[in-house]
Amino acid sequence: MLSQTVEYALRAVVALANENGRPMVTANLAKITDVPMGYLYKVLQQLGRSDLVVSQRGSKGGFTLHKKPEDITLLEVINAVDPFKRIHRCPMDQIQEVDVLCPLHHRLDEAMGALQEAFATTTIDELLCDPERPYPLCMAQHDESDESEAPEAGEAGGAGT
Amino acid sequence: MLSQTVEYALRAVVALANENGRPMVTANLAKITDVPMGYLYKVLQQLGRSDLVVSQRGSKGGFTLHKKPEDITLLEVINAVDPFKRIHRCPMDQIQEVDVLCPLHHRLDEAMGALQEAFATTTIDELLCDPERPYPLCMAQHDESDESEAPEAGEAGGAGT
DNA sequence: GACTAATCCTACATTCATATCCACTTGAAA
DNA sequence: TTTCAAGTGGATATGAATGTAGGATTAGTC
Repeated sequence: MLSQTVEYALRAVVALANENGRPMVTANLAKITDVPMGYLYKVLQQLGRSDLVVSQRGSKGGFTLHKKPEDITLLEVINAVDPFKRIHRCPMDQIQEVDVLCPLHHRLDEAMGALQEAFATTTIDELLCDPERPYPLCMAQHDESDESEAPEAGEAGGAGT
Repeated sequence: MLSQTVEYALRAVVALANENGRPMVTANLAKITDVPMGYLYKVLQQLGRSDLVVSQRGSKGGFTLHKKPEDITLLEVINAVDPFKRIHRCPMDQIQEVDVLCPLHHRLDEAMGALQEAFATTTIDELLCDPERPYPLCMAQHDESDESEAPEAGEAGGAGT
């Protein structure tokens, strides 16, 4: 139903939201989200074009969420990579009446509208922590130990931006 | 969102429902629904495998709805050609916990569930006549003159000669 | 300031599913 | 027997998803 690209984009955004503003390199993000790295790039670039993420090149670079998780809706992420389409006119209508749909397409669009609304009213931060559910992306315990050499020392805790 | 095939299948079923049990040949159905004829065949065959339509070969043959319009839901038609998929487990969950989804996929599935429900509670006969809407498939005035034997036998527009 | 390593960026090739087209076969009715 | 129309299989586009390889930019170091 939702495209694979949408699924990937949502995973990426949720994973980035978990990082609290720290940049994350694509390789790491690909591992966490289980998305093919080459493709993840393209998804991230699309997210960038919609200002949902920003990228930083070079050493210590990576991708960062550009808005607060509570300010990003599912619909925004979906629209960034695979715009949600409503039915504005019956595809068989020769007369191009825009406002009045035939019964079939009216009903379909009604359902799509409800779906769109559900996506528009859910924000990313609602998906981060839920005591009754597993970790955000089922990333139960992604051991951070593979950064064997020089992890950022103590400066990761700053609450202020 | 919905595949082209689903769109075609719904058009075909609605068009057939309008025929009140009269068989309709594919060529005619293709014209009314504006679906490529070769492809429409395959869609109709899929609908046949789900017992939504029956076919009759030879002269005076064609396709007929196999159930009453009020007994066919949108979901049935959708499932016949492109089964509606729910999310039963988080695609990234290694542990294969089936019942408990991560927050993201729980929310997505919730939305999908509502959509599925909308499709499951709408029947084809609800799409046939609505005084406030155009004709069922925007087939504004598809001339019914091909009712009997010779469609393009010279008489056009005028009453029976 | 230049070198180097890390990382994003770009472009093209490949695979895969969906949608479409076409030629031919099978079956039913006149 | 002829004609009509469904049935079947394969060929072809089209777009989405994926892989790969090299270029461009930045931070850190000498």
